[in-house]
Amino acid sequence: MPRYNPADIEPRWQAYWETHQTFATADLPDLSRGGRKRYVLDMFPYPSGNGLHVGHPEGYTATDIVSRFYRMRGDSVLHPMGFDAFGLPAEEHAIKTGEHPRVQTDRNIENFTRQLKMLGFGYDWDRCLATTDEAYFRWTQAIFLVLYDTWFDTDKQLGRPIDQLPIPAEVQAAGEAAVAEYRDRHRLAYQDDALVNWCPALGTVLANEEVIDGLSERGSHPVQRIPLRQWMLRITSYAERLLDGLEDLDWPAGIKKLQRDWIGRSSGAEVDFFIGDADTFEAWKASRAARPLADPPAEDVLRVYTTRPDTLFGATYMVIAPEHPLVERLTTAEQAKEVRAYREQASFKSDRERTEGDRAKTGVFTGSHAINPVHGQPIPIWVADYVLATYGTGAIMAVPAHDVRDYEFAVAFGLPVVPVIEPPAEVEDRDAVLAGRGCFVGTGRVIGSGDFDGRDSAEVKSAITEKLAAEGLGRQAINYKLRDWLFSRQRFWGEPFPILHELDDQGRPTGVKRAVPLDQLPVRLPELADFRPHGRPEPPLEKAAESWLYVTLDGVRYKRETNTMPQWAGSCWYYLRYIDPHNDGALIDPVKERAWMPVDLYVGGAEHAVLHLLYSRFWHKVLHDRGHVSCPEPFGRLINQGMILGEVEFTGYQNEAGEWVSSKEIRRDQQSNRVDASGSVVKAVVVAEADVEKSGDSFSLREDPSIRIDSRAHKMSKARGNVVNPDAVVHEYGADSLRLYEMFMGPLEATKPWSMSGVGGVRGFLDRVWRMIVDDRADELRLSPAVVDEPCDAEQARVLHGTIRKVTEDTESLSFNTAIARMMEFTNFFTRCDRRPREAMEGIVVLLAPYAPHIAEELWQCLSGGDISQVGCVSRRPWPTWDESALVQSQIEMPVQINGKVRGKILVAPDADEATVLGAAREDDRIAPQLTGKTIVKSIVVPGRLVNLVVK
RNA sequence: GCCGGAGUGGCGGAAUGGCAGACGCGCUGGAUUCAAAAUCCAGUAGCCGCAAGGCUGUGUGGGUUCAAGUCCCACCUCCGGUACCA
Repeated sequence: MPRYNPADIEPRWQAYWETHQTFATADLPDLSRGGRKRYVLDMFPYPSGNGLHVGHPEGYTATDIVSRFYRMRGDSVLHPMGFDAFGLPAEEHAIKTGEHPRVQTDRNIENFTRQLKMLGFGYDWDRCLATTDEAYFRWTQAIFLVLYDTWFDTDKQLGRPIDQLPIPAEVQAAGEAAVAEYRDRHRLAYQDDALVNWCPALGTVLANEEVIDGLSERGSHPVQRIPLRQWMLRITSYAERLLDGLEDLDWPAGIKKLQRDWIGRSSGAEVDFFIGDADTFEAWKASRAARPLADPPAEDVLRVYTTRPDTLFGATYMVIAPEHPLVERLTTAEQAKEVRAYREQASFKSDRERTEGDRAKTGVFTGSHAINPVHGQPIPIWVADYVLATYGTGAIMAVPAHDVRDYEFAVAFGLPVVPVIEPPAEVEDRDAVLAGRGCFVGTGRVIGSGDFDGRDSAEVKSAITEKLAAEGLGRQAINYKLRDWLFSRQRFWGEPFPILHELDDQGRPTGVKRAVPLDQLPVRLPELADFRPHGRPEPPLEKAAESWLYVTLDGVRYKRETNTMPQWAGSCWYYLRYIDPHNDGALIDPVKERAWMPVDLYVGGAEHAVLHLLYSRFWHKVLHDRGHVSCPEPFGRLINQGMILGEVEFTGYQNEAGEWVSSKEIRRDQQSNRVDASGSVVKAVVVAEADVEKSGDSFSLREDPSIRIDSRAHKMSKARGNVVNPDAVVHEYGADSLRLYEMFMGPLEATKPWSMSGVGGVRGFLDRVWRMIVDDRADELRLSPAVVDEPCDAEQARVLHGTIRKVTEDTESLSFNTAIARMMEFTNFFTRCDRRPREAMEGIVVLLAPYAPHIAEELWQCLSGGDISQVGCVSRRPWPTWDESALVQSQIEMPVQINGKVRGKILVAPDADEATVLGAAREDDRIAPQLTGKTIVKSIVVPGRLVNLVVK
């Protein structure tokens, strides 16, 4: 009884594709048959110990369908897969169990590979890579050395070799060491003392992005900020290019906006406030006249950055960040104790504490004053943690009348509020603002600003900036929220830096650094007996054997860099390596690079919207500047697949007495517990679907409709126990059903809840397709007697060609759900036919092949009489084309509306002219009576669509 | 707060400004069966009606249009992200 049995079919065809190298891709695209190259890429997974999640195959199935589709259309498709295999979980596992991270990583990769193959994805497995492969990270290290060897020429907006960096004469004169130090300060990869997020529990420093609400992203441990010598990548130099490059990318508008906001370009002015003796202000001012601003600022000024130079007259005080270098100098003796205490408190405060709660403003007065350059009046300088040391100049001029934060601070500390912008008449608290008792952040007419009064603030912005520039007191300036990329981690399981630190005779570092020569890469990880962090902000590689730590090169002794790179490093360039995965001589062959790049379609989760995509774009631009790649941007088109949630759950709430509480009354208290109206904590109870009924636009308890029940699908999580395992789905329904269901759920980009009965639904469809073609009552696999060698009749041809067209168009536009719906309609139609022409059956099997490839291969073989050695497997068939003439109908039904409501239907030729259609409409049995005694005011005929008669 | 996205049957969803609810799930009825499963057929937005048919319906309120789920204005709810960037 050959019923559809995926457990038998699927492994068989997977083995066939593997032995026949069905999806192997040639080194270079073959464009001889008129196709084009297509590089279709998935965001590669981190191979976690949990195996694949049903979220993974969503994007993977989409790209697999696209790849198979374009391959059948004659294009050259590159569709690879790999693993982002460095990362914290493997190391945490190693710390717990003592098992080497590589052992666990390899095991997980093996499991992921098994699962991916089980789903029938047509990857070219010969190109598979893992970021942990020595042959791969050798080139990650090489790219780091490219960054190390590059400086950014701001004028040319170009990364250039470090030996082309112009050396100022005075540096040149100071000798070789000064020159080396000068170069080091300009490299794209440089070391700096940075305030870093030190997480004692993880024993490592984290990037800003890995800290959420002051807690570590992994494990939610508290994070402190301490200064540490770190490797940084100068991504800020590329801010402008990263911003400009977004323009031409075919990415979702939301993602582009996220990147723009992350880069956070703002323009305004830098202004120097005099902090010397007030009596000497005029003399100081005269001395500055017409000279450009000094870099770094002179000793006697406090420099601020502002985007609102038009409000300069309203600056009534200044604030510097607690970490600002001038704090000590500006603090007077009387204030010293208070300031010291405040700074200390601020440095111990985690980010969480700084941002938690209502964020009431705190700060202390330094005792000093600065002189507002526009009117010469002294204003007090405060220290407050609402000003960030890392943005702008770390100091601000505070304009409480026109900045909410400054206003809150001024109110808290009784500082004056002086309005200098008149809010437009429609602004509600206009009078309060003008009286110095309110805050208005918009623009308007300038007041209280001397010569600038009466002009519009936009105009005054540039006027004041120009005036200050002319006086040598300010200049136009641009700032970015984007910070340089903290690139080192105090971890074992990452790429070692290919950097050596020179040692003197006593074994002390001289400060001179040297790149490991290219031919000595990769720098491998040392063998360690134990992976536990020692709880100091010092990398585990410090524990490596001396034979690894110390190197002698050209007679000089060096110590290796012991930091490792962050997980992002390997994922920054993997898309390049797939193109030339086995190249020993270069990271990529430029000929192959030019042939395949850029990526034509990149599919992955929105959680990588900013970091991975920004970091890769940055590396790509550096590689582009240094001649390693030809295109300016790596990813042409980007799609974010939506999240897949767990099955919909109904949740009710019960109080301590076990009585139901309507979800309408549930609130969150300050500890974010769910509480009822009286404030006592309630517990969430899962309610079975059968005990729930719809009432109005919500659900309620069947036994007591006054109790409202929440209905919601939640994010899949181990804790909630709603994770769907792809292995189980394949076991029960088959890989083709899983693939089809993932695509049938809804649009690729939408967030969608999982539904196991929906998987059963698409399985039912595949069963129907099977029975439409196969004789399921026979003992061996053979065609259903209904499949006949005769041509389609007109209606069958219309269904067949209409389906070819719809599936083709929908696959091109990634509307997989509607393509599947159309194949279901085809199947419903032909199942009802007792004569099913072979051409139609072959057609549906070919259309189905990208979506459900295993069953399609099996049915194709069956249609071919069991032997496909002559015709080839269906994955290699050409994609069918539709015959437009088969779609033409001799008569079509057209709705007739009277005043916009459908009142009848007429049958007309599809190309009937307006007069004919109108005539038929007016004479229609249903319509004619409704027209008597009325006048037709207007007739609208939309050819082929409808008729609308407007009557009175 | 701010920034995105989304609100359409019991559920997932479909619909170049042109017949709202394709397709699937679920449900109801029927056929088949000793029975069940499986399968096949029919029905399935709500209300009124024996029926023919009518009325109301795409989060809410307005507007544009011969015609609005779709366009415009105001608002509500949910989901996701984000947090003092001067």
